[in-house]
Amino acid sequence: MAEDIAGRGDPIKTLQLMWGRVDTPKRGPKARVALTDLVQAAVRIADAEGIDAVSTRRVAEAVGISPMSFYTHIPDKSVLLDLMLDAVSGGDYPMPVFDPAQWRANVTMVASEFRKYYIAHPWVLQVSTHRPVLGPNTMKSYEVFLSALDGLGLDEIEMDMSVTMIANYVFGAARDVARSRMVKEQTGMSDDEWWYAIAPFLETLDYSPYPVASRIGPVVGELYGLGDPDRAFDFGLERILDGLAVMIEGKGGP
Amino acid sequence: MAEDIAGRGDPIKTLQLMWGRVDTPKRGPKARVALTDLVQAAVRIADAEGIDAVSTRRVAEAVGISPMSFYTHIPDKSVLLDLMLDAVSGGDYPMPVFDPAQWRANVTMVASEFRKYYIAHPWVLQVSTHRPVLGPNTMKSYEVFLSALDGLGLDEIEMDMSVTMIANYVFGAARDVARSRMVKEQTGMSDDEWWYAIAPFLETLDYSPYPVASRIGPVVGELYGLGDPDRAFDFGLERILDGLAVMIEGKGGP
DNA sequence: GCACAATCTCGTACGGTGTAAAGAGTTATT
DNA sequence: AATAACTCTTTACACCGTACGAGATTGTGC
Repeated sequence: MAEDIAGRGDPIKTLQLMWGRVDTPKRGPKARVALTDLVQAAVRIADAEGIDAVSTRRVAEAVGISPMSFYTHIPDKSVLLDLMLDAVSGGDYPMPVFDPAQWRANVTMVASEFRKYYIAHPWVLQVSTHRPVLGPNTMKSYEVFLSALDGLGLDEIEMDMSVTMIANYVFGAARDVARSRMVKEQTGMSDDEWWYAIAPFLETLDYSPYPVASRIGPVVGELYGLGDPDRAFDFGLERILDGLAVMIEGKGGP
Repeated sequence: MAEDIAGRGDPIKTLQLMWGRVDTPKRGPKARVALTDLVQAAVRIADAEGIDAVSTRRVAEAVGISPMSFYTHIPDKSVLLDLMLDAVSGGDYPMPVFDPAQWRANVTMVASEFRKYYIAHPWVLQVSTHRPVLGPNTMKSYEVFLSALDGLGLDEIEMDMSVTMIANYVFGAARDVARSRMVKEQTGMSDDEWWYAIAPFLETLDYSPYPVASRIGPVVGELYGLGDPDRAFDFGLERILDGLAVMIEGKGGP
């Protein structure tokens, strides 16, 4: 049940697989399945049943080979995770053309697209990439993010750090959004039911050590009900855009 | 190797354990170990060897009981994870008293404290809490965050959403900071060595689909070397503070 | 055609995991 | 003394990732 760690396998081999740079062998029998079959089967399992359900045996079975034949195609499971991450990275949409004059709308669009992507593949939020996954789709995501901030007078480092900041925020916020959906599916207990179940206990607690929280909590439903993650996402994004605007306007603007 | 999921066990039982609300049984032999012994042993293992090393058997062995005796004290592993999370939540520092006039410094302090906390216990970043961990320490963290934003003219919902935004950003940014440290410890390969190993391959790629990235990447070392996560953290935090300032000043300020 | 090397596939096996089930021992109540 | 409540333990099961080695299949060089 530990965290899946991507980027642990042989880096070069992983990159070769990710970019399709493996020259098909001359001799020996033809492979019965392709690499993408395995990766897509794994993604399907993860989408449907969560990342816990993805085992080398399950994936092998899904494509119709024996458990150990998995290792003919993929060195080990951590490489599979890298491949899965790049396979779905950033979702599937055409490369947009951005007008710098409307950079707020552009960033909002990219951030929302990423939030959608995380919600479509919530297991991505659970796989901790300990190295950057330098695959084609991941690079495309970086490119899209950067493009939304291009032409605003920022230097290279400011652009990169801004992308990092936005991406980090979206990642964190998407966790909140995906959380309630995943738990409901896996436990059959909705957020409301959960809060209702624990409410009697919460009423017995002494909140005097938390004066501010006990003033704020009940209002927003953080203590007696979940807040609205969609609204919180938009709110945080607006603050971040305001912060970027201060910097961009300080540089002369778009 | 899947993600650890906290908050799956019986909610009430988890809360009772977390708040020490289990009335000591009248009959039967005295327990040889206390709940906190188990939790602290688990935290020690996770701090030293990562969350993967935390198994019910390991924890039981660490406190000197047999594997299955673990379940006498804790219903299942997911509850242990909840208890671990609250045990370390937010780090260990006295409750500060904030001057609203210096709210930027206050928020910076809290954010930095949380970053330190994540780096001290990087496994926290890997455990996905599917429900809020409503323990005393987690509540204290929420209280501290809220206090740093108190007295600025924000309403309850704005305060809560601001805390959520900052916390989400810190969480995401701390992942970047903790990443290189963890990988170096676990693989013995530093970031530089890793980039050096894959550089020959990266040079064979066609970057024409990524015009902006290939302009930015080499400068910031995102494509040919890792950026500086500490600097990126400070940069992002400044932007977020700027964004909050816009809202706070729009309300009349502190 | 034939030997050989390369390659895919597979069966077996090992040490690990979480935890269900059932029993043995200990303590306080009746 | 009997019993209920409780802790601790042993055994067992199904799963996991994957090391190892044995066929089976294909192309190459003679």
